[in-house]
Amino acid sequence: MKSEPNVFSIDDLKASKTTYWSGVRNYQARNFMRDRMKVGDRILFYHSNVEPIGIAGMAEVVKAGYPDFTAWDPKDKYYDPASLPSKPVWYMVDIQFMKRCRSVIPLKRLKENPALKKMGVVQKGSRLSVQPVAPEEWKAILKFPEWD
DNA sequence: GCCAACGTTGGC
DNA sequence: GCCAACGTTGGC
Repeated sequence: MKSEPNVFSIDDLKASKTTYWSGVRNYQARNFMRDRMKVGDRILFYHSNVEPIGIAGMAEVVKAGYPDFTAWDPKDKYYDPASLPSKPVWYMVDIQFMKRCRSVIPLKRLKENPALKKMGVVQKGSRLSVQPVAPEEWKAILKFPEWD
């Protein structure tokens, strides 16, 4: 899951322990949260846009997909009149802090790793803010010393 | 700050 | 249903 650290960082998650992943307004990302993510699933927390760009920590799903209520609030930045409580369009999950990397695993190093060639986040133009991680990719990422 | 890549919108 | 125009994302 990608986040801009100046908006919400791994340290913010560490401080709040849990959070709801609201504001996703992309159908593909929504589908992952609504249909694929289950309680206990682990998440890589990725810092985008701001140096250092890369994986900053790990979290886990503590509540599976449910309607993103921020879409119903006209004053919310992510308000979407097309989404109704009776017929929600957008979904989110709750995640809980697990681990912070000693230092961010830079995107550059992810790109250098042959096992991560196909990983979504290293592809050019990859903009999906919630995306799956293959088991082999997960294994390779856990080997980075930044987790120690 | 730039700009390529992408998703969405809306006219036809 | 097509596709150009537009807005956004996000690495550099």
